[in-house]
Amino acid sequence: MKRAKKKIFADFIAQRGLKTTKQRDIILDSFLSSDRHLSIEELYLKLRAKHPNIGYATVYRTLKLFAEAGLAREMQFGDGQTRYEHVGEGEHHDHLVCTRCGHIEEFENETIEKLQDEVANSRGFLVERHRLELYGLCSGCRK
Amino acid sequence: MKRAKKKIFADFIAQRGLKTTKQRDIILDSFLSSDRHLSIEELYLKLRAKHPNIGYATVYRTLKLFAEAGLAREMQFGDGQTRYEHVGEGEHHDHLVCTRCGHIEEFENETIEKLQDEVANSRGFLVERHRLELYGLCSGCRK
DNA sequence: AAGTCGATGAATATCACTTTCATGATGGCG
DNA sequence: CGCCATCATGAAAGTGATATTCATCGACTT
Repeated sequence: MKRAKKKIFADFIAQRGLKTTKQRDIILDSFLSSDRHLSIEELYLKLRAKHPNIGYATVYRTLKLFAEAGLAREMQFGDGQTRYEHVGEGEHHDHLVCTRCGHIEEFENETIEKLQDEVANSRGFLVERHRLELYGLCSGCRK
Repeated sequence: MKRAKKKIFADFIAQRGLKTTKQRDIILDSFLSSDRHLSIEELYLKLRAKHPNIGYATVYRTLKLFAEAGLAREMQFGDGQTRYEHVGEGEHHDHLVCTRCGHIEEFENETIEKLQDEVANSRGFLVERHRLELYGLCSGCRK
């Protein structure tokens, strides 16, 4: 699966006439083996540990590229940082966000999705995407 | 209702030992007779038309004050600006956001709320608040 | 191997707030 | 009514995160 995503990115790069670089390889590797909701800063710091000469701007630009390639999605959880979430094939999910420890869980609910479409239809809206986040305390922090 | 909200704010001001000022009166008036999802910038520009000497910082601080007083709520719709939404008594609603014209509509759906709680419970989460936004084209922009 | 054009990193710019600071008002008190 | 301790205001400066610039570097075609 990691292999498949690398292929997707390689194809994207080729198709756009862009170039393969050491940095892009390293960043993609690191991204693919990371937490599913990483901020630019977090990924940058993680990378710096092993590759002290990778610049913040490169991480920033590469993450944007991942989003364009369909490998990642930009998300905001209200902590002032944009986070990049991994994107699988056609998959969608919503989030549970712990307001105490910052932990983020994912969930899916077919029924909720259906109801959303109903609401939109009744208003003449054509929904392209949605976001649903539940903020509160995770099981660990409730103690 | 506008009268009631002014009363709420007056009480809030008094209770905190703050002061009534011309600016606060003007800003509250303008806020109450505005679109329900105004950004600081938008309200500031609207105000400048009639009151050229009101500063951005004052609008900013006053809006924060409205939020503390329970008259407004800060919201993010992904356009990079914080918007202040009017808050009624204990009311809650979600949003339909048009990605083309920026139009924002509100809706409520009891069943969706219930399903959200079920999902959270099954994960051991205690939900404090949530956000649900449907992004797409409004009826006007679909043509 | 050489040239062309995208990629990189450091530095700088932007953007939307957020805070500071000198000056102006408000409202409790005598 | 006038004082004056405090809070409020507006202009300007500060922040934090993101976005862009620019000189230089490195891929990939020929």
